[in-house]
Amino acid sequence: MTVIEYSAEWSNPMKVTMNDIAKAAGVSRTTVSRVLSGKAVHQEETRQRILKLAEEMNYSPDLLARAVKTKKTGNIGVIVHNEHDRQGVNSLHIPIVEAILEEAKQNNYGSFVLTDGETETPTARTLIDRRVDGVILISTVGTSVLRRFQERQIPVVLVNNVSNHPEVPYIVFDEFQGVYEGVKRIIHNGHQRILYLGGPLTVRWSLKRYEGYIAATTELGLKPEPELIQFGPSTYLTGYEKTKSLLSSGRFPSAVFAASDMMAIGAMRAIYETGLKIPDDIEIMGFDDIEAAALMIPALSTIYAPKAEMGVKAFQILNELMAGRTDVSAENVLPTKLMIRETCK
Amino acid sequence: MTVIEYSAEWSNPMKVTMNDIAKAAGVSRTTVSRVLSGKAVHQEETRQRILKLAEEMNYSPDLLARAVKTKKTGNIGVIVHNEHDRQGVNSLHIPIVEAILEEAKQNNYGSFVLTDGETETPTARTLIDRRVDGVILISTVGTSVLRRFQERQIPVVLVNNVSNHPEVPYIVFDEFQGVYEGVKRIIHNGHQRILYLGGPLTVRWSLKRYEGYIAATTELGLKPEPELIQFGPSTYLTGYEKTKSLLSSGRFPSAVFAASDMMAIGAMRAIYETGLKIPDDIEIMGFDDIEAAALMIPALSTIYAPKAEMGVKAFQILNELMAGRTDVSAENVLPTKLMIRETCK
DNA sequence: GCAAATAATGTACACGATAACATTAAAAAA
DNA sequence: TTTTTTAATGTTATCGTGTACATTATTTGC
Repeated sequence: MTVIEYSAEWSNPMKVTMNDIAKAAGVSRTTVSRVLSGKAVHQEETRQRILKLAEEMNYSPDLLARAVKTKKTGNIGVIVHNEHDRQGVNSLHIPIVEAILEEAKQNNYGSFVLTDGETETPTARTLIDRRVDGVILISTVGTSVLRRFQERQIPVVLVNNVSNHPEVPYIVFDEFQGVYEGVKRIIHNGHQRILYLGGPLTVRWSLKRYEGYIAATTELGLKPEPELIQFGPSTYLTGYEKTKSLLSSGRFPSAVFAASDMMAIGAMRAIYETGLKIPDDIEIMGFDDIEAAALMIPALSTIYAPKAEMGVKAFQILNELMAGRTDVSAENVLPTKLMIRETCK
Repeated sequence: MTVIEYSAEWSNPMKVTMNDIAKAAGVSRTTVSRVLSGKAVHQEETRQRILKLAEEMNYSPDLLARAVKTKKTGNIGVIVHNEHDRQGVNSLHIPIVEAILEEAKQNNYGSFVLTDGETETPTARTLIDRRVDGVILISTVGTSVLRRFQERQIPVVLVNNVSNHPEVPYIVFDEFQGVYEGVKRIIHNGHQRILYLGGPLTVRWSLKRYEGYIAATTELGLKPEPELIQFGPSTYLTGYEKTKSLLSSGRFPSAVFAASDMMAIGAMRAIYETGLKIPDDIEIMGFDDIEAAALMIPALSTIYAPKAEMGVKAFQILNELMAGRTDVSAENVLPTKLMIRETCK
């Protein structure tokens, strides 16, 4: 009985390559390559021997070397946009990114996650130099980054933003419908003076949500006074300050519709400080359903946005694009859902 | 004046390689390589010509091909542990990961982010096959994953967990001190019946926090009854249920110290439902200072844990390790800070 | 003005894989 | 049996880069 002694030479698993396996198995490296990748059928005996050796020698394929030849790295890039005035990633984006990471992992893709400032292109460079097979852009503004990938023919999927070109698919929430239903619900609850807190109209989702608000109020015959429509960065602070300022004027609204949960929570704080009760004195509704929404006391009613679903879909579409398919659905609008909790009935 | 016409041939920037630049510049590829990497001094004229061409031709270095040769990918792996019973990443981990990503980016490193289930080793394989230069393990349990990297001689830094071996550095919060101070503060506020909500003692941070609680109560001569010490998964639900059950027994505590903010928030909900007032009837303190803590109404007093700092430090130490240094600080304990907000005075 | 030293560039191989093509061995058809 | 087909494996070129070594051009020393 012969014991193959490889311990000495293969003590450092870092160095085990296909050549080592080939030598040990007494075949050519090509055979090893084919067996391991399953690209061709081989004699069962040879196959088993190679597989066993690869296992024993603790072989780890060098995905980089492979990528140099195949032009497929098995990696994607995820760029998530960050407002310059914020610290940390938007709460809305986190579940989206998580879902992308999970879905990518299931499909044996690695993911580079990057945050993007205002007008950074180095971000794109990083990914291009690393030869990602595809890219998901979350909430990015401007088209310069997008172009960088297009000229390199790297597939891109847009998340939470739209594109003009049908060759770059996008996924968005049904912002309009969500707000439309939410506001109608509030009006049906009997409210007339509804404070609307919106994000800057220069961003798409912000605009759409505002349009939903306009549609609902118009349809139900409401003519909101200007002081009841406030815009600002979609932050806690905006929600707090705008609400506080209205309340201190003494001209109370009976409800607040905030275009984002963070603004809604800011509003809750302002109302709390004024000594008014939620929902008895003022009802509140937000949008997004971020993690904190359900934790609030009283729990924040909001428009649920399917964030995980958005992430999953983003990867799936990107995956099809990377596989060379061109018949992907270019426009994807995910339905929202009214989540009535405690801040309104 | 001669206009070099390259548009036709170089129309596809995907294909521009060092060879193309060399040909266009009339030099050898080696020269291009040296100029671009700055590894050797060249004639200024040649240098400028090559640099200019690289720019014009929109050259992008193939980091993969380079890595095959140099054995350095410029990528790191981040594995963040996820409890099997949770959906989504722990709120505590998110700012840590963000900080790592940012710091890595500043140092021109790419980062693969992976979540890790209970006993998954495929996670390690993914990173090893991609030849990461180093790995950061966040809150991982067990040593099997760690060993995988060690036998490959890949530097590892542990976050929110300790190691036995001095060659693998770790970074943790000062759990003991944090709870110790927090609990003492509560006792000094005049409380005797303090409900302690702890995580499972099998995890290090959980144990240390519990020890801090024991130390504080013992020092101040408190002998807490068994019903006032409750353990369970560190979740909202645990906090809610344990508190609810104690409250419904009628034997109210006058304060709650939760070993995590999520449990604290669960407790807040239970107290709210019982109709008691925070902090008038019951004071509450949490630990971690997750994003939601400051958003709560009333705002949750808690022990602030320097999450961003932890992430930054983790990368910095890993970076030294990857640079071959061995004199890194192996044990890093970050100080916490008492954050008194509204749920206790 | 010539030898020696040095600066600038070129040549050839390696890294670890894949794949087109060539070859050998085994099975099927004649 | 001989020929043809097919299955199994080997040879060799290639991907885009880095680098040791060789070579040529330029400067310095005297």
